[in-house]
Amino acid sequence: MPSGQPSPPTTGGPPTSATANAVLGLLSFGRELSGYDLKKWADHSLQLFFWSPAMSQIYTELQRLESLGLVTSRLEEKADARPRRLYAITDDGRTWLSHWLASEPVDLPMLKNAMVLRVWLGDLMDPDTLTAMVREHRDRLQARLERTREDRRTITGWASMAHAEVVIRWAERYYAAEVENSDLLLEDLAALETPG
Amino acid sequence: MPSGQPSPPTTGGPPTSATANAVLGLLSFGRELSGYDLKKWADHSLQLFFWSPAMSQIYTELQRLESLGLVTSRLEEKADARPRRLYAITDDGRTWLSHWLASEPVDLPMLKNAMVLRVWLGDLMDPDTLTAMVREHRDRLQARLERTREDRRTITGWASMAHAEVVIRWAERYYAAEVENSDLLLEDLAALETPG
DNA sequence: CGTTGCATGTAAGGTGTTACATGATTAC
DNA sequence: GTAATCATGTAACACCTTACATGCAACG
Repeated sequence: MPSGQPSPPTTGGPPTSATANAVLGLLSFGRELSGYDLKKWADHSLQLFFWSPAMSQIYTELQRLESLGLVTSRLEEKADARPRRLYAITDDGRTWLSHWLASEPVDLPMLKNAMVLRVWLGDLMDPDTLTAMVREHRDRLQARLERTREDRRTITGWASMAHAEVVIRWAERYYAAEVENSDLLLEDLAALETPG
Repeated sequence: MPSGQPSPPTTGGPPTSATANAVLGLLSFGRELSGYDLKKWADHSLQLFFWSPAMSQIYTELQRLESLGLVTSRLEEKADARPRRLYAITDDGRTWLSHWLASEPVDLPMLKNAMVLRVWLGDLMDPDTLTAMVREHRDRLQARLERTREDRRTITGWASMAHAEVVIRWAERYYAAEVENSDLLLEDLAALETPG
């Protein structure tokens, strides 16, 4: 069989990766942002349901997106501040993103939970150490839940943030469920210790 | 300042990566398994809370683990069947894994949810397309929940699977919560459409 | 003046995927 | 017989992180 299309060529064509589209998505809300801004934003929004790319990757991604014409950049001109490079989405970028969102099949969520991995291998661990780890984990989830609630308060009612608000409500429920599930996990672990 | 330790050297030392330890963990239940077996197993256990590595990575990982002495392999000798290479964990492997589990800090769970990403960028999408995607996603979560329930029935009561059972119970609650959360997400999306 | 935060990048290397190559066995 | 599944691996490449390099601005 002749080779035909070497499948989505990736190189050359617009970005395949969800990360590139996530960065483009951050810019799609319409504001001009620096790489640094983008990272902070990502930590408070994307992080909740995706993950937050490293600074260096954001810069790399931005350069790639610019070379494809999906974003543009300019140097901010302010006399008293040091220069920053600000990025904005282009019409092409918006069109591309819109198309990608509707056409690309939605992957099942990918979850990498190192805590549950430990429980799964619990036979190899000291029960008290394991329990202490799960408790700490639970508390960190709780902290994240509270931070998410605060974030919601800050964005509630913002114009053109309707979908973002729906997502943050989703995230609140998600993390609340995680905390509850951790509590039940702790109960199950305790039950393992007390035979009968 | 002199460089000092170049931080965890990674190269040379035993595996840092959670993946290597997950594969080692699959073998820690004590059975001899082929790369192929491992993949199937991973799809029904690890997949629930971690993710399932590609076949090729499993083979690569096994070779690496063997070169470190954490697993051993032998060719299965059966006259009527084609040969398979079977892997087993070594005492060193068990010791290493045990140590890693207790000493390594537990990362926060990493979640990459392409569906929620789409909702987040919902302003760029046609509402009906978005809703249809969320519904399909919900149904796939439901299907996974049901498969998880079946898997639980098959392992319930198995010897030396106590922790695995705790984890599968966790996974059932997790996916049930995900389905419920998707339903609420659909309601929120519907509310966006009907102003007032 | 020293530390912290802002700000932008490069280099090297590990992690993980897809595509390719190959072939035996089993079920229809 | 032919399609699906079992079975093992290599090669190329995309993806992403860490470490490094650099320097300004603001605060105490």
